[in-house]
Amino acid sequence: MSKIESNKQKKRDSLLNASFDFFMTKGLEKTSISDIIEKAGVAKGTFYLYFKDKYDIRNKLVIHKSAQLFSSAYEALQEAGLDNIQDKIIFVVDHIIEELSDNKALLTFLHKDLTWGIFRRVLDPHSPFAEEINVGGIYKKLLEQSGVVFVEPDIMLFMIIELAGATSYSAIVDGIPCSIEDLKPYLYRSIKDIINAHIQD
Amino acid sequence: MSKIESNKQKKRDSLLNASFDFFMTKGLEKTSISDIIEKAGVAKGTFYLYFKDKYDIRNKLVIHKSAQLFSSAYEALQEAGLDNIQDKIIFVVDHIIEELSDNKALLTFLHKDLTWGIFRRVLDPHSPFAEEINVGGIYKKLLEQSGVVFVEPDIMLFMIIELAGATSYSAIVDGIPCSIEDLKPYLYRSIKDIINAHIQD
Amino acid sequence: MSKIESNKQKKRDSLLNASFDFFMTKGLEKTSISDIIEKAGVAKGTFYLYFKDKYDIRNKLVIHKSAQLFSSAYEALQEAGLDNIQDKIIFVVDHIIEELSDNKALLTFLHKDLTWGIFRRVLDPHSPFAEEINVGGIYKKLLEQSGVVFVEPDIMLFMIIELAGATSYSAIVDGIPCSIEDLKPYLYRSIKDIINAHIQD
Amino acid sequence: MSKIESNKQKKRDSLLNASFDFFMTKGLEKTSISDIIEKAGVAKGTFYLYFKDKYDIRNKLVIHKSAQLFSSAYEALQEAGLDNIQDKIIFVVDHIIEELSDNKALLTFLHKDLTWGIFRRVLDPHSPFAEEINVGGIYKKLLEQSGVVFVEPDIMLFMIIELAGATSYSAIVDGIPCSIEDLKPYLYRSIKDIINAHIQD
DNA sequence: AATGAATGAGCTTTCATTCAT
DNA sequence: GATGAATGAAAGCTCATTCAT
Repeated sequence: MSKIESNKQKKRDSLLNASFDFFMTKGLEKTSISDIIEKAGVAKGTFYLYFKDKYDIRNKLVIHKSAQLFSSAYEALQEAGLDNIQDKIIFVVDHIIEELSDNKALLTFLHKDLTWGIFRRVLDPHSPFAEEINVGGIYKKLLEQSGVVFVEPDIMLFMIIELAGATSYSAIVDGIPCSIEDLKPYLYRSIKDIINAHIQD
Repeated sequence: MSKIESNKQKKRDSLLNASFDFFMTKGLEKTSISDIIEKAGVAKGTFYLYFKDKYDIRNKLVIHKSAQLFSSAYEALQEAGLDNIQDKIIFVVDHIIEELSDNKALLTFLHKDLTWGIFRRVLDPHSPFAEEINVGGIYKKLLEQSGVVFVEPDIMLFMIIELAGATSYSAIVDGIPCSIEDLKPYLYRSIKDIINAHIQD
Repeated sequence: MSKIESNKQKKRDSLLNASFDFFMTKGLEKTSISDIIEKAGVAKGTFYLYFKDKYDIRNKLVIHKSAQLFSSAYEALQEAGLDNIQDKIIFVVDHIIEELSDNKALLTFLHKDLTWGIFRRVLDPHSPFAEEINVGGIYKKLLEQSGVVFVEPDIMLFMIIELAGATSYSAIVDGIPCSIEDLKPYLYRSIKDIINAHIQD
Repeated sequence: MSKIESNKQKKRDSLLNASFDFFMTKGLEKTSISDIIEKAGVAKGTFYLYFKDKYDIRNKLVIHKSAQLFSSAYEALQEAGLDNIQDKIIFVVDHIIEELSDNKALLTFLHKDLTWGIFRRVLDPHSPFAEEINVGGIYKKLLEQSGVVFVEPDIMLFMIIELAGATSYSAIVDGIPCSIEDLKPYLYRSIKDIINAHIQD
């Protein structure tokens, strides 16, 4: 990579990191371009050289960060040596919940700004973001390897993500209705029920 | 109520209605005080006589609107003549989902702006908002009447609300992962499973 | 007029005068809102309380200033005691040229920014700007009083204004192709010819 | 011409053409250097290798385009076989008006940006732009060939150009005060009068 | 209690120009 | 000669909030 190219990458990363910090602490709407460029240490105009506006940078961040979470959970799964599909899925969910417990700001950011409209691109194997990690393909492979046939696997994944996402956010961030550790037995029990409800007889 | 008092109430309601319309269509951040007072037909300064800022008015709206939803669902439940607790809860959830399907703007508003921090006040029987409707008390009474003993009924309610809220929002507004009608069987099955998981043996 | 009303008028006039000074010296495009409000001694937001943008204030100025020029020329005409229509028209043209010779900045401003689209409103008796002075009505009355019948009086007025405007601008501002005094005999001769060409036999 | 030289010429022309397109459609002030270099397909810095700023490129365009218009009209005149000087001048004016009627954008561009300060260089036989076409020399020759002696021929040319320019712009672009076709009889009559007023007895 | 004129900080965005490569 | 990344001043405009009336 030439000096210019590496310098460009540095600037872009600088902007992404600065944006991320502010989105997590102040939220999207309360973060201004001025905040971002000041922290990133670049000029105003430079921002617009790399991103259309703050919604553009937000989308790119959401996709990148969520793909990263899955990626890390999947790597851990490989080494966990589980063979039951229910256990595998709960392992992945648990891994992500653990990471988010340690990073509440990231959790808040993703909870507010991760819409299905955007997340779909992470799941879509044909999306340009699939480079980072092919989440959709991995999920599909996981189900196939289980030897079990599933009814409506997309709805199943959707319900697990929504239930886990909504409840764990509230528990981790607000402690409502209880701590995440207290919630987990109930949550995982429900996830198991959801999986079982989608297994074809 | 004196003429002055009723005039004040009229102004207050005017501001609440105008805000609600804008919050639903433009969203909280994109709605300005000017938008609100213009539609409400009052002067700029008058806004600050009744509310601290737009976040104040937002909170009051969220509580009022969500209490209304439960109230309407509960009234219908009285006349439905159901005796099973599972059926009763699913009836209420279904009633609310139906109302929100017909009023997507309200759904969007509540989804974005209804936090547990605020909603807690609707459930709390000692909150000043309990005047409107004592949601927490009604839920408790419902469980008692069922003759069944529940483990952690608060967690149970929480999980039902979060699962139903998150999945139905996505299905109704974006049609993801499917229509709300297609989702219902899976959703209600999961709700039943959640309830059963909380029944004490 | 209440204190508030008179204060508003003062602010509005302040903005108009400041704009006018800048439009004349720097031109429309090179004048910024900041220039204007600074000279006017009001806050940024105040500008937008009175005008939509700088094009709005420009239009209002152009109309006002050109109506003023005609008004002043017409008053002088009343006292000149001329009876010939050719002499009357040339008197008005000459009066305006004299005023503009003494005020080159105004000439430049009107030359650049006085379009027929805008000026039409000064001529139109039904325009809201006709309050200031009914230029169109006066011109019509002048022709009627002359006892002469004119063919296409609108085209005649148009040609006189365009010829006088374009040539006198160049002569006064740039001295091209000669001084305004040297140009006058030729210009007025041509105006007379234009008038005569429009008299019905 | 060497390959390098022709490449340079290509870049220069590219910039001129791109500028012209934008000046005609968006106007000078609303056209940015970025617009120009993007359409021209060269780098930002390259612009400054060929032109000082956009006013520089504008001046060069105005001169080139107006010389072209005269050139084309003069060529047509050669083949028209007219012998009367009035007819010849009106032929040239008419030819230019016809071309501009078919190219309103060019008309707008020249009307706004063709100042006498710039145009003088087209007329001046000693100007470097006289290479393209010696408009001033041709006009002088035309008068000489007519056998008539003119008083102040420069003023005469000036008045014709200003009258024709100002009135035909308004008629063609805005249809004010009438269509260009309806205006022509009055305009050409006035031009004839102007010419006659400059013939020495 | 109600008004709405006034404020000015702060927003997003554009742009001519420079200069290291 | 040519490039285009980077700059940062400056543009137009919005807005929550204040306060004299």
